[in-house]
Amino acid sequence: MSLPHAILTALLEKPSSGLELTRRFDKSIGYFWSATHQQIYRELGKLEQAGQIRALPAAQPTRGQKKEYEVLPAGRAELAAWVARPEDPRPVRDPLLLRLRAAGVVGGTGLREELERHLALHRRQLEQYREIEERDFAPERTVTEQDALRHMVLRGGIELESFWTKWLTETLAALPATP
Amino acid sequence: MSLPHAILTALLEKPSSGLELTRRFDKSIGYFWSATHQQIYRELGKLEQAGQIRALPAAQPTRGQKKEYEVLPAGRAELAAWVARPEDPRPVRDPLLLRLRAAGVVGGTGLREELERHLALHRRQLEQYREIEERDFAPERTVTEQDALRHMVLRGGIELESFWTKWLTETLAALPATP
DNA sequence: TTAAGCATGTAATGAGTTACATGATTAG
DNA sequence: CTAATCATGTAACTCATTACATGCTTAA
Repeated sequence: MSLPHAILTALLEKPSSGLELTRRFDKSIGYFWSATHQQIYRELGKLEQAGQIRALPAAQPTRGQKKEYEVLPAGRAELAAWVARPEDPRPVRDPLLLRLRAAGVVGGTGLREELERHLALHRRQLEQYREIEERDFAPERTVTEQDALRHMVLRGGIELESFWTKWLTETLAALPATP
Repeated sequence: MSLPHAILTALLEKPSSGLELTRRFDKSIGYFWSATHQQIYRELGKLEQAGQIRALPAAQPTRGQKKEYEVLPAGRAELAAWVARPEDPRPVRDPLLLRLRAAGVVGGTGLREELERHLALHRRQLEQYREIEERDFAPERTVTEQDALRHMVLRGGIELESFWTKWLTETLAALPATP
């Protein structure tokens, strides 16, 4: 769906090997798109076949040897076309909300602990995003339009985590003592 | 992953046929879990085979004839076990955030219109949730624990839509005039 | 009696996850 | 020279989406 476009974006920001991409998807890219290394290698193969990216000539293809990719004009064109294409927001599909609703009909033993665990996870994530924001997006350092866009994407991550911590806090407060 | 549990929850709240379930997934259930009718029929078949649900004896199985399902004890047990099982939050995978980041490298023609379109969609959804909240969860009407849980799930939907409208508004404000 | 739409389903494809396999490089 | 780890990949499976097929019911 959008994995190839995530990879094209990442490679345009900086040509990389499969493993480097994996690392970047675990870190900065991960706050708007996640992917495993298996997905990434598979997709790199497809994109190369489609003529949208190519391996840099330097290191050549034996297994186990690093292979750097860069985006070709066709890849850039495809990405630009995708950015311009309207696409509706995905319907929600959240297991935790579902579990809460299920707890309403079968009882929620241990649910409080689980909510607290999630709260801790989201708080930690929020902290990390805030650190990135302070480090990389101080007011005087955000100059180009690209900076502004990347900042707004990070704001998305921050506000999404804020939503979760807020909702989890309220829900814990509304939950009866030890259900 | 959680589709069978969504169906079990829905059927416990009210025994239904495949089409009725589809309707319910389009409406109230949709704010925490979405599913198409094809998914639902396939999963109903699996759940019946696994002995977790059964078709009510009344109407019998010819194609095109309504078939009502109810949950069996094994199904209720499976759902209770799933509710108690810890499960980490899913990593984020949002196409709109990705598109914004991509716009940073290939330019974002028409992006403003798309953001405004999404903003309108999320605002409308938020309105609908607020109406449901006023109608079904007035303070004096929320009495049982199940009511409280269902209300918190709806609050999740409301706050999630609030997040989107807030973030989209901020992003539109931060976006240069006509990129 | 035929067309509309209600209701259930199949098939094909694509996207994502889990488990495993294999070669290259480097530190001890 | 061998174990750890870096790096790239395959295979099998599950879940989701899209398109299509089939039978029943009812109202013009």
